[in-house]
Amino acid sequence: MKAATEKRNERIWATICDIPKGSVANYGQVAEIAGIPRGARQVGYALRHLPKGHKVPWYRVITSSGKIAFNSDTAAFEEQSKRLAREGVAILNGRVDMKKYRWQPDLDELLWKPSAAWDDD
DNA sequence: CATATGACGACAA
DNA sequence: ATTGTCGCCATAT
Repeated sequence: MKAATEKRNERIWATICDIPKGSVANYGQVAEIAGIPRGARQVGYALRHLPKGHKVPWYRVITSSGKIAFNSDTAAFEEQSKRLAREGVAILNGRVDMKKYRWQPDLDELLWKPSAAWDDD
C-alpha cells in the first residue's frame, strides 16, 4: 500500500473519530473535513480497509440521504443500526433523522485539531 | 493505457 | 419517494 494512501486513510479515520457520540455524519462531510473534497468514495474505501484492532466509530458514517450504506439484508446493516440505537440515534426504516442527528462541527472543534483540516504535509 | 468497481453524491424524470 | 444517470476518485486487473 502506498504511503500517501495510508496517510489519507488515517486522516479519514481521525475525522470519523471526531464525530461525537449520538451524532452522525455523511461520507462527503467526512471527506471534506479530512481535506479531501469530493472524496466520499475514498471514505468508503478507508472504512473498508479499517485495521483489525481499530476503535473507529464507523457506524456513525451514513450516506447523504440519511440512509445506512449497507443493504438492509446484511449483517453489517443490523450491527450498524444496533450500535447507533444504543447511542440514542433513532433508526426508522434504515434511516436516521439527519436534521436531528447530523454532526455540525463548530469552529472551535475544527481549530481544536487543525491537522485534519489543513495538514498538507 | 483502458476498464471495471465501489460502505458516495447530486439531480432529473 | 423511487429509479436511473452521470460525475467523482483511488484501486484493481
